Amino acid sequence: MNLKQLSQMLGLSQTTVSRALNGYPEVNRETRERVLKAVQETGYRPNKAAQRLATGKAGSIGLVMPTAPGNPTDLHFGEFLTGLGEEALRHDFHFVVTPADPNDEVGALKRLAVSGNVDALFVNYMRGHDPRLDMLKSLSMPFLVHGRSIGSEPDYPFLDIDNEAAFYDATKLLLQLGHRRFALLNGPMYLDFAIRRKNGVDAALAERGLALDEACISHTAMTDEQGLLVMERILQLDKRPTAILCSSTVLALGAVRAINQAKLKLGEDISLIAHDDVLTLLKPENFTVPLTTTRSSLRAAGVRIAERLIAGIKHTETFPEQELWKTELIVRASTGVAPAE
Amino acid sequence: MNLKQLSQMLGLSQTTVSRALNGYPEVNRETRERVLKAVQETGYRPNKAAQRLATGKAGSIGLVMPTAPGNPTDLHFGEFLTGLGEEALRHDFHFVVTPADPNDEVGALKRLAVSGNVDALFVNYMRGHDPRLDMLKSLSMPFLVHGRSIGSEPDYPFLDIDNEAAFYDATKLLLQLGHRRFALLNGPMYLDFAIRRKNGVDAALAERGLALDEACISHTAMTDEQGLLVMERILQLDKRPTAILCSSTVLALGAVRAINQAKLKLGEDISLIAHDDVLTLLKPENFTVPLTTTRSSLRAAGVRIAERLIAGIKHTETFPEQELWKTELIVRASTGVAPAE
DNA sequence: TCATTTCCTCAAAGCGCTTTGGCTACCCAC
DNA sequence: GTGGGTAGCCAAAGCGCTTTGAGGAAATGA
Repeated sequence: MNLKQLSQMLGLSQTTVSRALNGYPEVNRETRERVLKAVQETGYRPNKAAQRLATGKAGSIGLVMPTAPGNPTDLHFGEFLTGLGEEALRHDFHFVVTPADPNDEVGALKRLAVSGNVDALFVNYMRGHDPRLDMLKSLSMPFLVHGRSIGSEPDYPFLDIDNEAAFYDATKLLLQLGHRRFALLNGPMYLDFAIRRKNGVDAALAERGLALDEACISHTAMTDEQGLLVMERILQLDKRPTAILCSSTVLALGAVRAINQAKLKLGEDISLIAHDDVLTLLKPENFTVPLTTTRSSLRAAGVRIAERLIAGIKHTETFPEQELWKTELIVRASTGVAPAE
Repeated sequence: MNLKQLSQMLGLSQTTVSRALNGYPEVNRETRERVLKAVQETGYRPNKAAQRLATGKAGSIGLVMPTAPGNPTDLHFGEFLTGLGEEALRHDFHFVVTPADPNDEVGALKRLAVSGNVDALFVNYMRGHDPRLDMLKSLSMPFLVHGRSIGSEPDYPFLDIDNEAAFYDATKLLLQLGHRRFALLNGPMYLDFAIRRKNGVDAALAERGLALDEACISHTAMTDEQGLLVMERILQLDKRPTAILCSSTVLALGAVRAINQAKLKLGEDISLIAHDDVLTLLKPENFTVPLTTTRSSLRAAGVRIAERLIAGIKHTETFPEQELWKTELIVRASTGVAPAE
């Protein structure tokens, strides 16, 4: 069933039917109702591809899903997607998800953009000096960045959390508790958030004339395996750190396991603060020793980003171009006074 | 840059350029190379919507993502999507993801199907007597079901794991270890896999003249919170069970926490077997007491499903229509001989 | 030399929709 | 009674691609 058939059935022109459907004013109330009724009965749905071709609008948001055989599934991605979906549902939008090799993000994004399949683009997993930014800016298609790209002019629309402040504050707290030897279990070094978090730690330590020992910094994938491995290594150091900062509760999961296995008491022998993306599965309060965290909901970010992107497509944008969300510092039992030497 | 412009640039007709691009034989080698070179230089990409309209093919797989505000993110969904993506990448396919209220899965699926945006459909979270099946069959579009629908004629293409056998075997093992009182932490009652798993348990118990106590069966969302809650309740029963079956390692995560809090020893006071979807985050071997599991990789299922769907679209299908994967029963430390009364 | 085949190319139709630019009644005011 | 407005409808163009049906040129055969 297509427009032509429907309009013939009704004895109307395609124009009128189309207008009736799309809420244009110049169609008689009676006629409109007749059309709507026929749509109900026949189950007619406009062909999206044709609509897209005619209007240039597709009602869809494009995003790239990094994936490669063997790569671990990223819990954070799913959580974010849930938020995105929640908002998209309200506006009858959908996503076009292009899987891409992590080494070909630029290419995948470009393909998506010129495919004519999407109205707006969304990018995340931002890197320092991210090459995708230039491409996006040249594209004349709304886009939104989750995160930022250190080293690039911040002249693009983004939503980010204040990673630097989060980790600055967390470090500060630990310093006040008397800790002097720190370790940082961070995400991959090339990612923007990892860089900023490290900067935050460095800044707080520098104020006290301290610095992170190279052996106490790790940049790994955000999996609990890596957390375990790194933590095991760190615990064997001569002067082992008493304060641990983790870029994710997922990393913390492994780190805590290592700490338990070493028969150390979390919050007493060793303190730990993790960043909490409010993952459904992994609540810091559910750890055996509840975790002190810096918190910002990834899912809420997804909702907000969908909201802004859709507004951008519909040209009803009234949102600020750039948002920097503060994180909350939530103190639980995993942080305590530094043990006596 | 579109076909028209490109062909004008080259002094060729649109037809010839189109044919050159799509590998038709009736175009001169030289001409083809000239076209390809121009494409390289100009960065021309065919408009997908137009292509879709003209050919009826979109190079995309449609799927519905259940989502509602407040609903927990489903870890299993992300893991599966990773597998799907991994395979789709190899064939230059993408997904169209429609978020949908869990109560409107039929409607969402229908919208997706008639939208003209997708070439094939995929459905999961199958229910008993699933209403989507009739719709799919009437659609003349390739589709594939992950799971099955008990109560419906099994005359549709599916990929499922043998849930009944998995839980039958697991129960059997526990029986052999001397356990007589069982509990089952299951997924939502209306879902097919949950029904079958319960059937498996029932069957094995029935062979020994045993049955599940109503108080020892739970049907909940597959979150660790629910696992904790249910397990806490079960542990307070008068004659508490000594053998626990869990429909997911996510549920097990909570259940184990409850067991620990009750100061019971897993594998001694109480035995537990969980189904392991091979979630990246949650490895049964990483539990403090490694978990005995029935195992089947959700991600592998994703890969396989993408493979079959894409073959279906390209009409190169040589795969069986219906696949039932056996699960592995992997014995670790969470199962032990039943404690003496 | 002319007819036939082969190779390459083209013009135009069509996919299903939106939108532009009329066109026809009909009503109102002067 | 005539001119201008407006409400309601329509025909046709166009979005960018693929594909059908033809046709011209070169090569082959009789």
